[in-house]
Amino acid sequence: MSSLKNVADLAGVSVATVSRVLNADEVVKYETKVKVMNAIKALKYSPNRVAQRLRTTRKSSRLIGLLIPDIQNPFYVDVIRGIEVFAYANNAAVVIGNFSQDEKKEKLYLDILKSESVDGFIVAPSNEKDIYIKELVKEGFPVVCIDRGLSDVEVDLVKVDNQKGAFNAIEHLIKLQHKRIGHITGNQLIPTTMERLAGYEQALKQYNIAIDPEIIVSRESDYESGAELAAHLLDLKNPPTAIFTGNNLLTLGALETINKRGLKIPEDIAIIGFDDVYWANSLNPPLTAVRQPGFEIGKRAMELLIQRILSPEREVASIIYKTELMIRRSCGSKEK
Amino acid sequence: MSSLKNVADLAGVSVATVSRVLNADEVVKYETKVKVMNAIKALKYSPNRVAQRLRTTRKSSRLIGLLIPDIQNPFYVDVIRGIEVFAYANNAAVVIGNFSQDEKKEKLYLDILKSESVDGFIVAPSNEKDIYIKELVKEGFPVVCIDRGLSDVEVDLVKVDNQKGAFNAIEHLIKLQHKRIGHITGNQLIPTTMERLAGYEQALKQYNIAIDPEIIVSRESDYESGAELAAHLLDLKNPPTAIFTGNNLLTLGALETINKRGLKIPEDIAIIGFDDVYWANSLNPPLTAVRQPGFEIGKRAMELLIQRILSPEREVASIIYKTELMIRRSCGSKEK
DNA sequence: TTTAGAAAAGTAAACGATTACATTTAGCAT
DNA sequence: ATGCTAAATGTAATCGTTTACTTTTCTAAA
Repeated sequence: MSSLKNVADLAGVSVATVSRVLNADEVVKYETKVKVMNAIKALKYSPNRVAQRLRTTRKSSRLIGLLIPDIQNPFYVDVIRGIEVFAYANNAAVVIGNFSQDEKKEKLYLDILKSESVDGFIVAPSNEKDIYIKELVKEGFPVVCIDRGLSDVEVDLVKVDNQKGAFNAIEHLIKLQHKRIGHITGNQLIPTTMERLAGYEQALKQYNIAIDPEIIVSRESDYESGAELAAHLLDLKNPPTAIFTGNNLLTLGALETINKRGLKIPEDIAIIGFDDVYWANSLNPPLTAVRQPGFEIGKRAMELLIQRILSPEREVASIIYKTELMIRRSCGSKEK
Repeated sequence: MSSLKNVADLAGVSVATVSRVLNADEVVKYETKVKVMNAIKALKYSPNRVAQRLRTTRKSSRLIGLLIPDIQNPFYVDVIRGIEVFAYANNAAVVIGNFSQDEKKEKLYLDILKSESVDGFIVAPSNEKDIYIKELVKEGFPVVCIDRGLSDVEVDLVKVDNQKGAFNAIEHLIKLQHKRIGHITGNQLIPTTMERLAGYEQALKQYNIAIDPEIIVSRESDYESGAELAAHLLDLKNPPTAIFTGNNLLTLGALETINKRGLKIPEDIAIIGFDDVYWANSLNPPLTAVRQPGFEIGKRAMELLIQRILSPEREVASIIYKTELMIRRSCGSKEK
């Protein structure tokens, strides 16, 4: 790999001059510029980003650190795609840390990202009081949070109105005459879990349906929990007629259990999930779900981050996207 | 962020000494070591990886470049998880490039990764003659290929026996009495596509079933193609009784079409997919599929890469994993 | 022909680490 | 005390950029 020095030598100028033409500094005479450009081409020179990053603390947006809880969750891969597309357009690279809701892992990745001098962070905090992320923000690093906010700290945030989304889902079920609606919620430490639960309860209250703690079940936010909790719900003396699952992993898990028992959706049990997937129509019956615009969230987060890097003083923004209820066939239809 | 210099000043020693204790150089006297350690702790010092990377071309494995064709494909997210777990254990970070089968994007990411001085690359070449990757290998960068190899070039490779996997799938169908088996294949430029097609044809030949080009359809390796090509197959005067889909995106697409038409699986149409997903049992009926061990592939690739970085001269390895036929319910059962 | 002043180019320090080489210190025999 | 050797530590170059500051070159007015 050739360096500035090589180019300078070949072109017969100093490194400073080469650097100037690279950075489009107008003071360079046309002819020297041409000489330099030729040398660059001849040597296939391309600047070393490591050296650049070491040298300049200057505001750039070349390397972005991404910290997400679970890459197996299709929602996050949508988010990643959104980030990635925007990063690509900006000639930025993204370093990814998948911390699996594991604090130690989260901390390690954070340290690595810091010491890689990333220009900014996009993170989904493990919970509202996530001290590592709070610290990060306080230390003045450019940070934008996705999916989950941080209490007592001013930080850019891009997420969805979880409570409203859940409310809409339950309302939909209620309008379909369901009166006994179970809820499989995820890890209660995760803010989104609680917001969705709040939406669930709000809807029941509003429609005068008693909240029965027996049919609100919770464990982790993963596939296995979905499967096991669905079994638990179905085993109840008085099982629900519909289940609202708190995220797509839980939904998929619940679906496995329902299939295994040969239950008919929606006749035997209706199901509505938080989080849509692009292959919801491949499910049989197609899944009714609360769609979060993952791609847009990622894209927007990246936009905010770049802004933040460029102007650290701008006021914090809080972008709340609306969810969309994707009505398909897993809850029955009006004819019911 | 504090630097070596800061630590040195606080401890009252030179930067060299600090560096020595950090790198566990035994020549440092015990007492100075203690002083230095205290200073490190006091300042919460942690070395700047950017400076380290700039300084040493030394064999390390701290930053890995990953280039994959499609992050929406669950197979690759398994691979990423495998890589990531191993990377975490080795204190390495991974920079990810998702090139979406787009050559320009691939090239840009490659350039970025190079100029970020990553210690090595894990890539899924866009095709067998991928000149960019070939060049990369020839320039002497540590590279390991996953999923797809490279012609005329010595390079580490971790993949699966695609032909055998496809063969097994078709054989399974044949034993279930299917005689007219369609194949939805993906982008014909991708080597895996061709290998799977070869396995399909091999099985038919071996069981003396004529190959009918009419029921071998191809477009891209994505969801939409799966949906449209399935429709095409189903619209034939003499449609197949079973469909073999070339990857999980195609499978999911085909499933959408089958559902939409209200066809029963496997009675009306059987389906077997290449690539398993962890939620195969959430599909109704559960999908019979050829499982690639994505996680293991990623993990193994990372292992090989670290080896390669440490000893660039070791012989190239070619790891071919076996696929596993996950028999579930989408092809019918023996009772049929 | 001078020479002021602008334009163009060059020099060298800095970013934060590693490391070859140089220097200081300590220990010990004479 | 002196010298010698080994142990401990320090000095400074280096990686590839950027950039403040300095120097050289050019233009054109006096």
